[in-house]
Amino acid sequence: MTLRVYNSLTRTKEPFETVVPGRVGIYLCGPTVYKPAHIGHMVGPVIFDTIKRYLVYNGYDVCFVINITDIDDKLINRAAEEGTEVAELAERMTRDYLENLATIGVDGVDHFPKATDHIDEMQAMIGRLIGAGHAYELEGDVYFEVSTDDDYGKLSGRSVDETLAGTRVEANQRKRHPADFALWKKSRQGEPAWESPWGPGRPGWHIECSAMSIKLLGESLDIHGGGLDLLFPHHENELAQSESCTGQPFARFWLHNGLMQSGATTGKVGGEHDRHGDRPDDDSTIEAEFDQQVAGKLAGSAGAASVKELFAVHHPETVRFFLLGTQYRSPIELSDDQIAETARSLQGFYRLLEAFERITGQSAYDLPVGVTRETSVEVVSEFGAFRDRFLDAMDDDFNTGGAVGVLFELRTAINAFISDRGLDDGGGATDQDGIAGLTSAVTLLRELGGLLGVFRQPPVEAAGDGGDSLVDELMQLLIDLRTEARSEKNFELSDAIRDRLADLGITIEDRNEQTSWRRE
RNA sequence: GGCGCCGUAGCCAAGUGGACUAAGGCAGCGGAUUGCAAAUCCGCCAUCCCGGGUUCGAAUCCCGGCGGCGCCUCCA
Repeated sequence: MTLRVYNSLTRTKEPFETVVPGRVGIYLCGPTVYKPAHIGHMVGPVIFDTIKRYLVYNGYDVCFVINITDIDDKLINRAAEEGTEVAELAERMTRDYLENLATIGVDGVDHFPKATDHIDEMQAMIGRLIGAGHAYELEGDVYFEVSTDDDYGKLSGRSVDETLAGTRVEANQRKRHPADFALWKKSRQGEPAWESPWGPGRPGWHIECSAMSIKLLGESLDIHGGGLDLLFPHHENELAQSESCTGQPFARFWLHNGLMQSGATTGKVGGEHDRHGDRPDDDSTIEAEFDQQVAGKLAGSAGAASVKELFAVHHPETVRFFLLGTQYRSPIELSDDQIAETARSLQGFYRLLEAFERITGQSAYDLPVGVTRETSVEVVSEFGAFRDRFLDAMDDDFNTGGAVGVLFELRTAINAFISDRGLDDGGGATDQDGIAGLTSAVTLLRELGGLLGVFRQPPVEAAGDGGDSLVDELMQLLIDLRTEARSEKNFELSDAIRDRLADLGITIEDRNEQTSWRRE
C-alpha cells in the first residue's frame, strides 16, 4: 500500500513522489484578511493539516505554509468603509484567522508569510519576468504576457480563447491581450503604495504566492493546495508566472478541495438570536430562518456566519470531524442539523474513552501514541486490521471519509471487547490480559484519531461540569440521596430525581455500584 | 455559450469493472443487559437517478436522457 494522490494537473491519481526524497513542501493559499473568517476558510486548512499529519506519520519531513494576503482591493475598500488603516484591518483579521485555526486544531503550519513582508521578492520576480520577455510595463502597471507561455491553461484545462469566450471584455483595456494579468498595479491617490522600478504601486494578486512559496519551499514544491475556486485563474496564473520565471516545474501535485456549499448556520445568521441563553425550543425557528438565507454561495455572502459564531454553538472538534467525514474533493454542505448529527455520532467515542478511564484508572488522553508508522502502538491481532484499513483509506488520496468509517468500527470492536470480557462490570482490573488488550486498542484509537486531529483532549462538555466544584458537590449530594432511595427500593423517588435532572439536561447512568452523570 | 463535477438506504457518506449477497454514521425497529432507564453488545434496515450499450461479469466503462452544482468575475 502506497500513497496515491489526485493531481489536478493531470486529472488522475498518481503515486506520491516528492522532489527531494523524504521531504515535502506544502503551500496552501490562505485568506485575504479583510473580514472575519467564515467556515469555508477552515476547510482547506483542516484538510491540509490532516494531510501533513498523515505525511509526518509516514516519515516525511514536512514544511507547511499558508500565506496571508494582507494587501488587496478588498482590504482597501473595507478599510475605507470602516475608516481604518489597511494595515490595522489586516492585522486584526489575521489574528481572528489564526485564533480560529488554533481552535479547530490546525497547529501544524510552519509559516504564515504575509504578502506585505515580501514586496522585495515579488519585485525581483517581476523584474526577472520583464527581463525574460514574459511581462511588460504599461503606464505604471506590469502585466504578465500570457501568449509568451506556451502551455498556459494546462492546469485548468482551457485555452486562452476558451477562457475569453465567456468573459466580458473590459473597457479601457490597453493590455496586449485581454488574458494578460497584473503583476504590479499602479496605486491611486491615498492607496497603500510601495516604491518600485515602475513607480509607486502594489503587487497583483497572484505574484505573492509565487514569490513566497519559492522563497520558503524552493522553485519546485511538492503540494500546492487551495479551494477549487482558485484553480482558475489564480493557480493557472501562479503556475504560468512561476515556471516562466524559473524554468522549473512549479508544483509536483496540485490539490483542490471541494467548496462549502451553503452559508452556514448557528442561528446567528439572522441577527439577534440568543447567543448566550439556552432556548432549545427555538431551533425550528432558527433553522427556518436559516434556510431562507442559504441562497447563493457561502463565500462573499454577507450572511455567512463567522467561525467564531459557529464555534459558539458547535464544538470545534465536531466541526473538524464533520469536515473530514467527506472526501476532500467533494463539495460539502453544512447545516446545523448535520453538525448536530455529527456531535451525536462522536458521543460514542467519548463514552468509550470515559469507560477506559473508569476501568483502568488512567486517562485515555495521556496514553503515549505513535507518531509514525514505525512507532505505532503494538496491538493484539484482532485490532491490527483496523489500523491497516484506516491507513489503506488514507493512502487512497487521503480518503478521510473511509478512514472515519474504520474508526467507528474500531470503536464498536473495542466496546465489544469490553463487553465480552466484562471489563466494565466491576473488578475488571484483575483481568491483566484484558486490560493490556484494551489499553493497546484504545491507544490505537487515539493514534488514528490523532491523524485526523481529533480525540486529543477531553471534550469539556462530555464529562462533569467543566470545573464548577459546587455543581460537582451538589450533584454528588443528589446522587447519594438517590442511591439511598434505591437501596431502599424507593424507586418512585429515585426515578423522580433522575427525571427531574433529565429535565435539566443531566443524564444519570447507574452502573454496578457506581452512578455517574453528565450534561447532554 | 465554453470547461468541469456530481446523482449510492429517511438523512449524511465510503466503494468507481469481479471476495458488492454495496463500509460506516445518524435516525428507526427487534433482542440481550437493567428494578426501570442510560450506556454498551447482538441482529434487522439499499441492488446503487432513468433508458440503452460494451463485457463472462458494471453502482463502477460508453452513449442518450432527467436532476443538482462549480468555474469562466482578485471568494478558501
